[in-house]
Amino acid sequence: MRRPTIMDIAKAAGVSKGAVSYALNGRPGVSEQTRRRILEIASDLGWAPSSPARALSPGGRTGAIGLVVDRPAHSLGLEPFFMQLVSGIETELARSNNDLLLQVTEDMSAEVAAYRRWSAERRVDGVIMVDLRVDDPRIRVVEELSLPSVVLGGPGGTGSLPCLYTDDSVAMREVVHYLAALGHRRIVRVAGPEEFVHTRARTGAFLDAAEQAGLDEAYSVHADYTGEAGTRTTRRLLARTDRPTALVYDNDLMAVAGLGVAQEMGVSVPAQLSIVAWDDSVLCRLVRPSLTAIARDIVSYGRLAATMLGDAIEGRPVSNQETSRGELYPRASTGPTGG
Amino acid sequence: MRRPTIMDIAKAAGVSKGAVSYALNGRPGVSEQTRRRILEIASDLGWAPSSPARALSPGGRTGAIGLVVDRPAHSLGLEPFFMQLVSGIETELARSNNDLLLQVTEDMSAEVAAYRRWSAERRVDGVIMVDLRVDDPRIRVVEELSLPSVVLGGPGGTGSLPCLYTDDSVAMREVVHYLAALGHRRIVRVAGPEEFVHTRARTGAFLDAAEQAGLDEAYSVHADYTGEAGTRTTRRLLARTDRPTALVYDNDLMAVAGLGVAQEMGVSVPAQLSIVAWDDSVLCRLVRPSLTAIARDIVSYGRLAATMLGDAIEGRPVSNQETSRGELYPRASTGPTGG
DNA sequence: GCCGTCTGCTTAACCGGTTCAGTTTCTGTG
DNA sequence: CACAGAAACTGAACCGGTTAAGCAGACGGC
Repeated sequence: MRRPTIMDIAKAAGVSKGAVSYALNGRPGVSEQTRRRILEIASDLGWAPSSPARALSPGGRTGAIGLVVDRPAHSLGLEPFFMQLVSGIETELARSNNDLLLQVTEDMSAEVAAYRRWSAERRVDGVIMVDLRVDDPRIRVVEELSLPSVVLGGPGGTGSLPCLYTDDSVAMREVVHYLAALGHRRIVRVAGPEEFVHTRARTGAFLDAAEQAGLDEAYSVHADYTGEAGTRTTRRLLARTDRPTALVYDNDLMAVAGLGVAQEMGVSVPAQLSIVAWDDSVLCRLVRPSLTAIARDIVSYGRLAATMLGDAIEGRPVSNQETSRGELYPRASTGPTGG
Repeated sequence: MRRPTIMDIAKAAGVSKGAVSYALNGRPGVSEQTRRRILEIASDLGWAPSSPARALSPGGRTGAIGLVVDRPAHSLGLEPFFMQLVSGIETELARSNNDLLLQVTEDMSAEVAAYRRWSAERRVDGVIMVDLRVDDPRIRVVEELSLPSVVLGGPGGTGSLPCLYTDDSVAMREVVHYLAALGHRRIVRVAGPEEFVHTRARTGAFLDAAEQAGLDEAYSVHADYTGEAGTRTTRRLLARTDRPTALVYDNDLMAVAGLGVAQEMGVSVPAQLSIVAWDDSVLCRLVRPSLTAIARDIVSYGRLAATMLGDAIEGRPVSNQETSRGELYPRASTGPTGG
């Protein structure tokens, strides 16, 4: 019960394997009648193309793309972001029988090594890069490897690589004005790592919005997305004499950690402190008080990234794209300043 | 600047490509001197084996394994379990330059389809199956495909497939006796889906432990691991006149949801209600009160699964294995009954 | 000095597809 | 009816590895 090959189909149909190949790939070179017969035999035999064989042919594709997630493993599972992204990527891949190779690394050198290996061993047709950094060394590497790719982040700083980005400034303005309208003046943002491009963009947008709203006590402090960092940073901020009355977190995990610290320190939310989480998730809805959050359609984000990468792999021109913007979902963690 | 092949190495070394293959794979057939020369040339040229070519050779391996995660995408991101598992699997795979194909599906028929496709297209050398069910149809399929595999779950019900399982009964006894010692008598367990084998095993262990501790009001209710289910179930339980004084949840997400419901209903934790989460995670440590939890070493679990699968792929005999058992980490969510 | 064996290498087939260059057959046209 | 041109199909090369079989030369034993 060997797996059937096109040679088996060819024998059964009484034609050459070349003809079978044409028939199965919908190319000219066989009559409509023969094509139907071949397709039927193929389906009867339960034939499926061997992906290694396909990939080996000159100009062949592996039918797989790679995604490296470079975050400490223990913090990662908690961020719905990645799984939603993966889920979106896969809905797109599924349409063309493509697969996703996932690698979780602990640092960027391991990430770069993964790209090099994937390229050298011809394991993927392209990659999706996340968490674009300032002067990101991965860009050069991937360019040099001429590995088709799509960068999530930017625009700018992605060299010749196409990117998919979100303009966070509108949502940021919405958040700041919303909090200002509730009477908050000392708003502090607990940001992600400073080296991420999107962190910087948000920081700029935050300052602009604050200035526009006439707030002169707004600033950002950097943390690393982990719950631990959220805890530490929040504790420090709440211990200040000029304690902020509102905190805006760059991810849901730090926001939940911050909420925990507030409760532990006896700072009541939202009476004495308002909390906003940037990416929304089930988490934000489960904790009490539920967290006001900025929600984005991450699944679509992943789907679009996969589509763009597919185009890049096929050699079609790919231009930078902006995704849908985030929207504010007010919940129980925000309210007027209690004075 | 084509990627170098063994033919390029052969030319540079003045030998045949067969000799190069022997040299690179550490097989006999070339002198030590020639081998060194070939290895050096290979490294100078930056050669790496083409995985499609390797896979295509008779008896060749693709160097990839598959993992399907079959849960609703929106709940999934929150369970640290999977990412930790993936992380563990990958540390093992990295040692042999193997890769992981990940697929997220919404139902089991899609999962089965993934195995069939992977096998037919020769995309993976084997798969790791999670969430073993009672009379699991995947077992038959994977057996029929003669796809090397390791089942996470059992023992029992895995047909001819090797499995890796946890004996939860010890930890369950620990939890129940701990709660009983705190004075709890109405302990209810919010379990995972009834069709999962490990859910049933835990249910049995829970009943045994309860009986042993002399509790006759202990029982399990089933939910589906999502936060929504945790919310609904907890709300129903806390609305009863004979309200439980302690709840044991089968995952961290439902436990956090349960905590939220308690707070919303004015049931104070742990004074009026104690909460235990089965899998520990950052989440349990972040919420207030922090959640008492059963922690397992999931990363090792994944690593061991990958090792076993590697053995199965190489054709070495693989026997069922038990992983390290969970341990109870008491935190702020459990305390004596308030009466 | 002849034979057998071992070492170190070459040659060629093979894996399962794709594709290009021919060859045969069919069709239409002047 | 000859002939061009297209349609339908064949044969073989190719992708980049692995591996069985074969073969030349060295070496040792008797």
